[in-house]
Amino acid sequence: MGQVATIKDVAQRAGCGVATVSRVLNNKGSASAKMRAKVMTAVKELDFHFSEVGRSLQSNTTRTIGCVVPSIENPVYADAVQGAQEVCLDAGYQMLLICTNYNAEMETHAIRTLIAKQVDGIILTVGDVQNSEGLDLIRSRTLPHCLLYNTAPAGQISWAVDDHAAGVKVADVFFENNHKHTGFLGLDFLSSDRARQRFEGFSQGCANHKMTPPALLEVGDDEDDLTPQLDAFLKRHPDITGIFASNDYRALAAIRSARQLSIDVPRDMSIVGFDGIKVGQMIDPTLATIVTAPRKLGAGASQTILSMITGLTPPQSPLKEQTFSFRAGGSLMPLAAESKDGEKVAAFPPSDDQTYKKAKIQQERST
Amino acid sequence: MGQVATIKDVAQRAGCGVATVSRVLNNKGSASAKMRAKVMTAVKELDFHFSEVGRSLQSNTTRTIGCVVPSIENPVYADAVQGAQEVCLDAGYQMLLICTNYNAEMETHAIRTLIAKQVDGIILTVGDVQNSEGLDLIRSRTLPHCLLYNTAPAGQISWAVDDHAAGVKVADVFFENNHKHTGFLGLDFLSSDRARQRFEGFSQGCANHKMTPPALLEVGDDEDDLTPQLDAFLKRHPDITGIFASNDYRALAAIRSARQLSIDVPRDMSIVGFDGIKVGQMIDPTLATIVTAPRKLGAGASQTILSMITGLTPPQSPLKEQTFSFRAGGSLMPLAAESKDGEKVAAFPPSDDQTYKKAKIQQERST
DNA sequence: TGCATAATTGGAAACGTTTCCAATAGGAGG
DNA sequence: CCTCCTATTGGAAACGTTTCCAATTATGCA
Repeated sequence: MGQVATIKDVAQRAGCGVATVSRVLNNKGSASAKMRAKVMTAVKELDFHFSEVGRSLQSNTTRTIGCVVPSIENPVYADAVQGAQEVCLDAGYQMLLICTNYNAEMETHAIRTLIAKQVDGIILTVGDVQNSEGLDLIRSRTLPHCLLYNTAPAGQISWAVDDHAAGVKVADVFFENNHKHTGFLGLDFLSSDRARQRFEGFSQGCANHKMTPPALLEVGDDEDDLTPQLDAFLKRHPDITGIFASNDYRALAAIRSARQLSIDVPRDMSIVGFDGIKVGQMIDPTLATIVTAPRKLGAGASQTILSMITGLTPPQSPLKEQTFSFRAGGSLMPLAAESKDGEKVAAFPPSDDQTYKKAKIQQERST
Repeated sequence: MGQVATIKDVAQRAGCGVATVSRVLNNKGSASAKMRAKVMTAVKELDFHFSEVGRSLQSNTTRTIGCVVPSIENPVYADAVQGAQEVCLDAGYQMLLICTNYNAEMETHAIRTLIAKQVDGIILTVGDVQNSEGLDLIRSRTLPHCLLYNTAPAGQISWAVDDHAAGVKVADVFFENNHKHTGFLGLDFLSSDRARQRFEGFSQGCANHKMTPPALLEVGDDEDDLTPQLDAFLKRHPDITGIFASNDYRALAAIRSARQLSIDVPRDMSIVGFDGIKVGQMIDPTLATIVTAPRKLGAGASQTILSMITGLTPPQSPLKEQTFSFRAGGSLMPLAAESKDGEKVAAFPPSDDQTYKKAKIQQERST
């Protein structure tokens, strides 16, 4: 690290006291033009930069905010983190990131660590808001914090998708498309209250439309091949024509597994995902899904934190209903009431899936 | 923040000097059992925790390492960052993350910021190793650092995919599958030396096999619809049968655009991607691609940094050839030499794409 | 019991800042 | 020329640690 200049070195070189250097560099208090100049040249000559640590100790402020999310392998969180990080950086704050891998113990440890580091605020996503040791820790010390992707209790600001309302919306969409028998594909609910809320909203929505309550298929990790489980599930519930997956990856996995089982999506089965990851639009069929705006949420959370720190008025948190929107896609089509076999009626322009016109195009290209 | 106890408070409560408290809590130097106990109860009663800032000032160490990557919206970097973060955390270090959005100015600023924060080390991906102001900054201060996804110059350790070798490998694969006329689909090369290396390797590989040099299609952002560009490109180079895309997203975009143009993948056009993002295997056709292990690279970079800090022996950086592997997929099939029209010979087990057997399965399910 | 030695302890300095406060210098007005 | 006021300046304390060192207490041995 090869000795770095301190404010003392600057003072010595400029032939003044450290207090003067500090005042000059911070534009605080008075200093003569002469002194100012001397200090500035000394700074240049020594390539002096403040030690943030020294300042932190003095100011009891670290200009660092902590961010705790389950995993940035999930693009939803990755995008949110990036949005949050950008806003922080613009405001002169840096972001300390810790991923918990959906592990409650880790979550507590992460928060403890951040508190020890004396971050000025924490943005966090917890597994269960009602029951989070880390969250209690934060609250007990009145450290500025803002929930992300969790709904905050009573009156507190948080940046989250309204999972419940989104679930209702999906039920509406299925209803509009004539699907009466649906299923919900989710991770086991213990680790996340978000999937549970989606399910509850979905159930609620189905009830609103007097549809049969959604059948529940709980699976393990995203990575798993869920073909056997899907098979068994559909055997148990043969009349299901629409599946709401609790995230886009699971929706894609469902499409793949359906294909394995010779079930065509969307002809035989409509599937709706959640999150709106960008690949959803790059594949065929495109994925019908609930689109969220992770970057905005992350950015909003940062703004909230920053406003708490500086005491300014916090940003308006978006209306719950505006935290998501439905995006049509080729994986969902209306169920024709007692359709003539094979007649395909697309709800929305499906992606192109012409039969192969190889000959024609080859010809065209080679001319 | 509601007054937090300091070591002085503990000392006072335990009826001893601060030095003793420090020794007890750090298990350093001697202390009688009696004192030890008194200190411990005082600590409990006051819920004392060290101020990391105080310690940092004293020890000239922050137990923080900085990480600079272009963007964690790219899952490759997201995974790498997460891998790096985990290793850091395990070693008691925290990670300060800054994304540069592929912007050189930002890159410099980020590094400046991290230096000011006095991180103990930096893991970073730069746009251009040969010409990076930030990297120079780091070097001029002999701050431990480790390149990630950049190849370090001469003898320095770095954790990166050997893009050149991977490019060669793709050429090999195309050759083995009888594709002689190929194209390369990449972002404009200015912003990243990585894509350039892939292209150079690919060209090299094509030359090795006496294939025609790959035609180059440079496009803009991932998000763009590249249908018109692809169309024009293929009109210009009508005999191309294989395209190497510089990352998986662009590969997916190419597949989609090809479909728009009524070009079937892989029948009319084989496509190989780069990175091995997980959705590549969840779609149809599955994506043939170069698979990398971002988590491992990130973790490795952390280990390298940590070993530099602690002075231990650094981890073995993997052999260049082991930084990637080719994964077969449905988007690539052998070109049958003057094939009879429509005869499809899969190079690798393609994903299932049976014609619809709806009737059968429906029947099965309803019994 | 007395003495040498070892273990334990606390005061104080140091880390790099900011800021309070007292001291000094420079001007203005008489 | 003297006084008073203001602008500038630097010394020193404070922030929360660790660690050196000297002082004290305890232990072992003759």
